[in-house]
Amino acid sequence: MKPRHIHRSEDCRAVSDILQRVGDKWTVLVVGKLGDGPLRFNELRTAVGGISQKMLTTTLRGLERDGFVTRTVYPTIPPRVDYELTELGCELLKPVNALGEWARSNTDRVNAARARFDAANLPGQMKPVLVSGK
Amino acid sequence: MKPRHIHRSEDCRAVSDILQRVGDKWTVLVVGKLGDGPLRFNELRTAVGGISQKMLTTTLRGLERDGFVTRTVYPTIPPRVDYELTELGCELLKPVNALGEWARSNTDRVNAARARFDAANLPGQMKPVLVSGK
DNA sequence: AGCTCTAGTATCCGTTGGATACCTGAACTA
DNA sequence: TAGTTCAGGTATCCAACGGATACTAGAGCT
Repeated sequence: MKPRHIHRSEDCRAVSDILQRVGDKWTVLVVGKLGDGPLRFNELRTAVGGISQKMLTTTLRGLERDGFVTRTVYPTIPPRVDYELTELGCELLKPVNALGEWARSNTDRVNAARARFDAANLPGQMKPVLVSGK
Repeated sequence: MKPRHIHRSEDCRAVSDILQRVGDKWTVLVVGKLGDGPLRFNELRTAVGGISQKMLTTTLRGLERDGFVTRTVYPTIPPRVDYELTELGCELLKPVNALGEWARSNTDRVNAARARFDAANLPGQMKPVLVSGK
């Protein structure tokens, strides 16, 4: 077994690391909304739709920590907080959108594959233990 | 039902859906290793490194279900199972690698941002709740 | 006095990730 | 004859995490 490409494991880890940040349930949606311009907390909340306060807070904190968004607090009453993509965040948006484009054009194939798989593995059906795939 | 306003939110969901599949802790690593050619279960296990049997099984089942890898069982004793990327899997690899490339070239910036953020929010430090000069 | 607004925290709980132990069935070993 | 090894899993258990709900602050409005 000889590798055809040289893969540095640390690079793969870095990729995995970024993907874990970007790949959670809400991050892309939030970043996508922020791609149109800065938004306040609750604007973002309704724009994304279906996200809880806690998860939006968590997601935004993570993005802020990684330098993808800035958080600006206006000490008014009631308080006002604006979130905006940094340049790093905008740059991240490009490859993410590329992946998004791929996802958009291949959802059908993935769904078809899932349907096929689920049909082949009906719940409660006897599964042959050792069967050669031909 | 909202038949008229498609408004890309559904697309965002599709993107999020794919990213959740791709963005978990192990999927990219596994797909990356398989990008070099088919591998057996334990070859994959040692190639990835640090993954438990259960998680490798789970990951591979998911990838198989979505049509990204094929699973071929040879009914020998002891059994032999080969995993190989499908064409769909190979195509997925492209945008993922693009994102990986981005990740590789921006890890430093992200790490710097994290360090900055963590330094600003030292654990146990008093955080001003609403403070701003203006 | 009570309710509203904003941007959160605190709490609880079900789902998930991951380590460990166990299973198959033939062949090799003691 | 019993025990051990091989590969590729499953079963089980527990900790960590995601997410829904409830609660907080402080000023203004009714």
